[in-house]
Amino acid sequence: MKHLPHKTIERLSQYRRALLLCLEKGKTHIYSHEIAKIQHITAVQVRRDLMLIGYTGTLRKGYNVKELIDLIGNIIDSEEGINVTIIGMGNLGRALINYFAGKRSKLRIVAGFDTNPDKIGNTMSGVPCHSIEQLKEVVAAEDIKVGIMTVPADYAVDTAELLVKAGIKGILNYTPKPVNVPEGVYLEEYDMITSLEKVAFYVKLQETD
Amino acid sequence: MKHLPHKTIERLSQYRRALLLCLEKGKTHIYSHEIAKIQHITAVQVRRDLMLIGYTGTLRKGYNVKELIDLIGNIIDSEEGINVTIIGMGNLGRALINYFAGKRSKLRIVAGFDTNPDKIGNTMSGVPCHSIEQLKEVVAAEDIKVGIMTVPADYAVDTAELLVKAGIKGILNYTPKPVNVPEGVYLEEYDMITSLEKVAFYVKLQETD
DNA sequence: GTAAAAGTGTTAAAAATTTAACATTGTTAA
DNA sequence: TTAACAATGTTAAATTTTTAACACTTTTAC
Repeated sequence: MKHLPHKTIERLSQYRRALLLCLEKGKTHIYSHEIAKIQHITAVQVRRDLMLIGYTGTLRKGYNVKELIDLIGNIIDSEEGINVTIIGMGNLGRALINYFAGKRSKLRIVAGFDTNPDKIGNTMSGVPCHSIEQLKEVVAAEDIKVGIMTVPADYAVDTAELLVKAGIKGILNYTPKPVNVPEGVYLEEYDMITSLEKVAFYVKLQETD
Repeated sequence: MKHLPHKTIERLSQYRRALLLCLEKGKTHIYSHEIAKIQHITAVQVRRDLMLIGYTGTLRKGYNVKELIDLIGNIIDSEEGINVTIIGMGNLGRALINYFAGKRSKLRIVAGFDTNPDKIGNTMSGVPCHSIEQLKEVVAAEDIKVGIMTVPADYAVDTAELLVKAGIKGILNYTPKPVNVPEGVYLEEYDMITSLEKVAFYVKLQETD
């Protein structure tokens, strides 16, 4: 398979999540327009994405939920799984851990880090909290590839640097401060304020129409 | 001004955040390539966005930080400001409140809601926590326009419905479960699992190159 | 048993977004 | 004072992403 569009990757992850819920409900097949409705997109787009990954459904029956879940897994998961760490065990860090607990077998949050001595040494929802001093050792020992940053904004830049030095290959930055990473490290940034401002903007726009 | 591209709106919010930091540092002017570097985009894109909002910098001097901040504010903020509520005062809800505290004068988190009796009646970082039963009354009384959903996934659909019935005009859904809203309500959904899966995917991809 | 309906899969067109190209103009330096 | 430089502003091209169009096939209804 050639490379999939950026947006398709995101949607595949979302399709899988929707499919897992369907599976729980005992649904064995699903139509493109059903997936589309859940995700607020069009059925064409769903079919096109599935075409891109080479999955073919059954005419008039739709797609086999289980098969499709497995196929998406083959594409986006890595076979051995990936170990993840959370830097910053504040509210957001803990929210992520709870959110995640046992959700994806191929993505394991295996360690957390903080600077607060009261937290260090404890375990939160099954995730041990280490001192940030230990970052490099733990990352190496646990073969951690991805780091999620949930530290206060003022520590963002330094934390990113530490992560890179520790050998992390991907960073998900939830602080409101953009950071820089060298070539070879994948960086994804998300800022909650921007999302909220966007919602507020479109609400305002709707009112003034 | 005609309508701005979706993506430009997002970037304007981000530019402003970067500019506010520059202002704090005492910087009065900034070049397009400096903004670009911070946001990991190209200078052309910055200039193009600013062109779209009709801002014109000084040749060889760059853009006036303060002016630009104000102009972006005129565009994305609403004059009177918008009141916001958070539904679900768990870790994520509290993280957002702290994150936000006093950051944007035009976006005010004026109320939180929960079902847990231990939380109801308390104030967290200056935000009072009400019972979800009171949603409609409080939304009306406080003129709340936007709701942020940080409830457990199982309550997502019901919560969205409550918000819509209460007269909310925009929803930011942080639960992993997509919800539906009627015409006239702006919906933005963000799923942290998808972001993490995306990072993991590109890390895997880089390794197998 | 045949026509209509309801799906899928795919190619082509359209729309949105990003990037390139370049004209323009203050500023600096010889 | 004039040439080189370094920035902006804008039009045009390229790329990415979405949507439309439609051929095809199984099922359903009569």
